[in-house]
Amino acid sequence: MASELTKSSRHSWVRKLQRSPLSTDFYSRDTLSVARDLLGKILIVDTKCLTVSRIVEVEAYSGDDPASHSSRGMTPRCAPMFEVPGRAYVYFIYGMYEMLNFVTEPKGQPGAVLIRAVEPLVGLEGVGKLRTNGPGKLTRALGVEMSHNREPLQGPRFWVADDGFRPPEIAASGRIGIREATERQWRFFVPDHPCVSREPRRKN
DNA sequence: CAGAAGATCATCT
DNA sequence: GATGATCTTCTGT
Repeated sequence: MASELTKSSRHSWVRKLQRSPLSTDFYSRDTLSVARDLLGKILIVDTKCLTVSRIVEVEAYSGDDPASHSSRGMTPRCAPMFEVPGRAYVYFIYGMYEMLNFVTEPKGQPGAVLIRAVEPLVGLEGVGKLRTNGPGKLTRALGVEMSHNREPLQGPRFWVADDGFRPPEIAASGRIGIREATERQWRFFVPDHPCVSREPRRKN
């Protein structure tokens, strides 16, 4: 783990991860598989400053999910979901929050995974763990903005890499709210992880 | 062009 | 559990 390393070995650990980001093929698969496999992976973001964190909670948005932006075809906003996999899809919502997603599925087929919570490792010392859970708080902490829409996840600003760590356990939430109609599970997280947000309440 | 909804969050009761 | 902040996107007319 990063906190156990000395400053210089931690630096080379980060550099090594930047040199071997996950390939486009990793993202060019069905969205649920990509979402599940993203848990435990390392996210490096170089915007205002360099941050390194571990992904601990995600949410899958397949093309035919009624809750997905892509469920009613391509629009200017959700166009990135139809484009090259392995890129960022960033959008603005509720007048104040940017959401960070990774584009999935082969080109032409829509899909994305929302990054909901990360565990801070490097460069987020001044930010409490509670500021990196929740998709809106997370982008604030990492400095992700609309201008990062369509940035590749293989650098020079975003990298997602595998450091060999495997979460001991992975859980999927039940069906919630509007998406109860979709008959599938979509949110994945590391159970009992301190950075994972509370499971949302079910409507009704 | 108007109106509504929204992949959220902090705050209040 | 409810509400307000704050604004973009999409839909319907």
